Amino acid sequence: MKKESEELVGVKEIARRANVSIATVDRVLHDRPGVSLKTKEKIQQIIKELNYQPNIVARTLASRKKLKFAIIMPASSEETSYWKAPLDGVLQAEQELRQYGISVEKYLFDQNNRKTFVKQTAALLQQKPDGILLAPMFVEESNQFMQQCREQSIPVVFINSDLPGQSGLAYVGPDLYQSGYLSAHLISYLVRPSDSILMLHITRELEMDHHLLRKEEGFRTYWQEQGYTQELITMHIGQTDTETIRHHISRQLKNSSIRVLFVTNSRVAAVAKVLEELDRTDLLLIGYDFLEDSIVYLKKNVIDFLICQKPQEQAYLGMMALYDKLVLNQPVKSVHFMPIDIITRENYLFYNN
Amino acid sequence: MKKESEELVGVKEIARRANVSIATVDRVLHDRPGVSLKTKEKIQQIIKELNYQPNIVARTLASRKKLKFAIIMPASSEETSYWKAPLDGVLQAEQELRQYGISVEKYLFDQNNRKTFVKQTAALLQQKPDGILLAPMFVEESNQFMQQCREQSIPVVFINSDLPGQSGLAYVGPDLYQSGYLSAHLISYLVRPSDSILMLHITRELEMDHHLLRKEEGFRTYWQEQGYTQELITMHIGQTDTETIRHHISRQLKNSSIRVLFVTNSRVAAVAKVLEELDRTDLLLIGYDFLEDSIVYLKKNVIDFLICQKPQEQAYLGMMALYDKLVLNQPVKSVHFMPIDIITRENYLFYNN
DNA sequence: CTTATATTCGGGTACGTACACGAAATTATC
DNA sequence: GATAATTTCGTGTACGTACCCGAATATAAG
Repeated sequence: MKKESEELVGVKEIARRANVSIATVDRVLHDRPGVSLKTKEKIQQIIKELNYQPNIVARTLASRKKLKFAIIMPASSEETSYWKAPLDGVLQAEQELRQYGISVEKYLFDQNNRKTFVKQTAALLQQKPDGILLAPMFVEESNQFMQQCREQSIPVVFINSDLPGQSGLAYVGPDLYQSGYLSAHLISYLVRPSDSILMLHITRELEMDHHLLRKEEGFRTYWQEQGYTQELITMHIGQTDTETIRHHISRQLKNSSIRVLFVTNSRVAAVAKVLEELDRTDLLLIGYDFLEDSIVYLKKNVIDFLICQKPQEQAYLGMMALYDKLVLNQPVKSVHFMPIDIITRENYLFYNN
Repeated sequence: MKKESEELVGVKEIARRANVSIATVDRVLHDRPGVSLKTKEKIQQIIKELNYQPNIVARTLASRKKLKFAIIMPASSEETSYWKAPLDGVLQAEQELRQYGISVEKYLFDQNNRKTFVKQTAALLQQKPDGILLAPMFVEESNQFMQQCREQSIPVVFINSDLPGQSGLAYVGPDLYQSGYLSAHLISYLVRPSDSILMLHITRELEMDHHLLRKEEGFRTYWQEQGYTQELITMHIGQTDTETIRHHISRQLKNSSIRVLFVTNSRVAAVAKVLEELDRTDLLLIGYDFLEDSIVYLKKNVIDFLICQKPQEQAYLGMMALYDKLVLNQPVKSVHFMPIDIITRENYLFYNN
């Protein structure tokens, strides 16, 4: 039962009704000093009555402040091109935000080298950005970085994975636990009682990425809840080259009951390659992320399912969250879980990463 | 290798360089008369050199023209609340576009009554809208409507399903064929060689919605391509009440080899209800759309998968396509297929319709 | 060459908000 | 009660573009 006749009113109308100038109204709107309590309350009253909505277009045009955003995330690498998508999201946001006087500085680091992260954060902070988009890969270092951001009261948005115990402005990314849980459900349709499942964490980071573990946790929980009895073999491969992967996998596959391989990140492409070489494409393979390499194997039926969570959109939405907060002064959802998408040979063409 | 130093230039700078006033530049920009060929070419040259991008914010603020959009789609009904989502998308777009001086008129019809459609289109055209969003349920009537729109040169965007042989400004919706194809793929994982599959079209429209048939086509194509031999039973139920559905289904289920039910639209909720009553929740049930009713059965494991294609976003994007075309003068993708989402008990919480 | 008519252009204001600057009103100080 | 200090407020300009109106220039008609 909203009022339909909400004609768009502006500060001028408010000023007229309050018998003051628009400048005074403006001061009240922005909570700036120089207004007596009495007139302030009167104006606030009128603003509420009229349900005044500032004209964002005019506001943007008149506002001179130029904001600076900074992003820090891993660089796309040989090992995985996953991070190309988030960067694209950032670029898209940059494109749109330019008109609004916002510039974006990009800091990329090597996700296999914590030092590069520390170095880049230092460089970043020197620029004194007004808002930061962060992919917190290294827990310890990120915590320290967050500490500094808090001191300088710069809002930070996380993407891709959360930082346990830290509260930034917002988190935009997957619910990792549920993601693993879903995988288990999917796989439950594919296995027979006598089959075994091989779960693979393939990453160079010694302190295995916490988000891989969260996925495993979700997976195992589902499996237990359902009371399934199939064997569940977990394995961590600390090298990402094909050689090492082949070595480990072929050894495991001597266990002939293994029928499903579940790779907890984008390295599924490497596993697919190995399976093809071993001529074991009969096995079911499930993994993460929409990468070109993986799509090739998806088409060839080597990979059966890819689970994906719109990495580009994560970054884009993260940037927009900063914009909403810093420019529009709007409240921002502190957690924005991305949908859990299941990609197959049939629908990948229509997936926008 | 783009130029980084693209400082934002405006008409003022162009005017200065061309030794003319900004009014003249404006005339060239909008291709208005009153400029000699010589100066026109000079200005166009400079515009190109500077890679001038008009400031959309300022343009919007200064532009007085008020556009009127109109939408026409089925009303959300007792039978299915599917159309609530697209309407929400429209409302969201309306909310955002208000600031830009765009109003939205809504015309809803009864999807079981073609006459209401005709009536509403007539009312719509009297308002002489500048752009139209159309869900073309009735092929014949929609074609006639399109004819009138063409005569009045009003751009039309389709959502939800395309209109064969008609070319509007754009189509935003699912690739129905692929959608059926994917379902078949999904189901292929779930059936044993001796199982049968029951495909159900449940709709009151006599000339069965063409998009249901497109889905069936995709499904059958996959099944043939793969050389599967399972029995595929297709059935059209012309009444949507539980009673009728139960009657037909229980009769079919005497065929004890049926193990999978595939419902080609949102009436899957009704089927789920029937299966529960019949105590046949052991059967696998797959259907369409993210409706509350269906989610209930998804949670209860009666429905196993829902295929969904972001109906809200379809409408939202459709509206924005009109905006891009009519306000920003930007080219619009003529076909925008939505991703094909697979919803399960595990990921439905994170699905935004 | 003068006057009339078309053509080509520039000045100026408006869109709704932000903010600098200074004026007016109020309060404090002696 | 006069002056200073402080508080409170209004005027005016700017943001970049759209477009009205009238002025200047060019072309046509006599």
